[in-house]
Amino acid sequence: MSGPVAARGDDAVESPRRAALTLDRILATAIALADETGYDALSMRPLAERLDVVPMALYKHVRNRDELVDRMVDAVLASISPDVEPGTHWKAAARRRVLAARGVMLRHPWMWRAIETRTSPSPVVLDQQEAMIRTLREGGLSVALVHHAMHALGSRLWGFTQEVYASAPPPTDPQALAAAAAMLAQRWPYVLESAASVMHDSDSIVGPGCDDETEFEFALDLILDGIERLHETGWSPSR
Amino acid sequence: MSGPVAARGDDAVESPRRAALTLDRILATAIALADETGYDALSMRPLAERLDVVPMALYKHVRNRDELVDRMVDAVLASISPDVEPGTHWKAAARRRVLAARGVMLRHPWMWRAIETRTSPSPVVLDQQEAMIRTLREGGLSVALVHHAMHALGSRLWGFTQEVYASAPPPTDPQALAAAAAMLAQRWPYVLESAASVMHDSDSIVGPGCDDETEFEFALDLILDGIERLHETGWSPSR
DNA sequence: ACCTGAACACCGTTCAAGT
DNA sequence: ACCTGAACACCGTTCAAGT
Repeated sequence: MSGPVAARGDDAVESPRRAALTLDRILATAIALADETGYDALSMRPLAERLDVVPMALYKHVRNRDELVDRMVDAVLASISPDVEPGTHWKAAARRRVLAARGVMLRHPWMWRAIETRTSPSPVVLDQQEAMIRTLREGGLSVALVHHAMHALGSRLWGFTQEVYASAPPPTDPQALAAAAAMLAQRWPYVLESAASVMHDSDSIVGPGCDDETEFEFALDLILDGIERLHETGWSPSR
Repeated sequence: MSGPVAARGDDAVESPRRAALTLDRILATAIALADETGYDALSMRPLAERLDVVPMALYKHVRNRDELVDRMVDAVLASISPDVEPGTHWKAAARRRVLAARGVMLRHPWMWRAIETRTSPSPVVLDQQEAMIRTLREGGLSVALVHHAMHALGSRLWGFTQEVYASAPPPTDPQALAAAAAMLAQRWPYVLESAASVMHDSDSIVGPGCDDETEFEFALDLILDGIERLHETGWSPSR
């Protein structure tokens, strides 16, 4: 599998023989590094150090940093594999697909930063799009409606959204919370009312700018229901 | 207004007296620089050079680069000012607000990159949120529904969305287009069908990862219509 | 022919030396 | 006291020197 000198010796405390540098190993290490230290901390030199190679060795396997990130994104996107039983209604199937993507994104919070810099669609991206479009088309939706639906889903297809609300969690200290509320009350009473109405548990937050599970599913269902409604009422493009 | 030595001399070919360095002048120049060269090219040294000052002079007015970007974002967001006549229906008013934001974003394509790194909500951000929440609340929507609506709108409140489709425009050369279509046809027939069904003019594109006017408004109306429907049918939180 | 260390052209930011 | 140039610790990437 790896190089000719690999053999065993995996459990040695300090093996003098390091595993052969492959693209797979680079990507796995880079993804782990990004998971641990965040997207901003991902750079060529620390990555090379963790792989126990000289930085330039990476350039044998990727052209540059952008390509590295693209391949990392592809590797993660490829791991999205919802099992949708044949015959499932298109709306349920679409929902399952999106929530499967979201599950993967929750494990890799840097993805929403990395995916946005992508320029052209890779085969992996096209595969995911193809699967969703086919789901909707085989559900009977028109070509035009499916096209709009894909745009309306936007990044939700990949399991994340960009948020309007600040990502900073509310202060846990009751006194600090009261002070913050008092400041809001003067100039932003409606924001305060809205913020106070719901106390989300912040466990399921993907990352800065991304929302929690309840809100994600609410918006997802809102879009899918809207598409279904247009489909059932025989919507067709106005132009 | 500016420094005590400003006076006239503005039309001199090379005035030895440069205008006083103020935060406003830094932000205006930084925004213009980002508009022209893109978000990635915005850095302290070129910005200082354009302002004809030494890089360190910037640090008298902003703590660091993050604060500079935050203030740039604030300056642009503050320029969003939809004129909504009193008595306008909440849905039309919300639509006007979002499309006003979008108009500003089209002039500053780097905004969607800059806004996402923001950590805590500034007064300007709170002002915009307050205005939208008030619009919806005064329209009669419940606190809980408004909260969900704000999350469902997500970054659309700021006039942009993240896209699923590749930003790369289709090849203009007919021969290259045919070749691309042939490649898609084999493995991604539904993607091809969907892509071929609509030929967007790419004039109104905000930036990589952002959609065009038609798709933006379709999704916006889908969300607003969905919210209206929930409101009219007396939706209330299930938990 | 292959690998790699030094070097290049950047970056944000610190800090001490200069006026 | 104020301003600023050099310097520090990075970054991605090039390239020539070494084996």
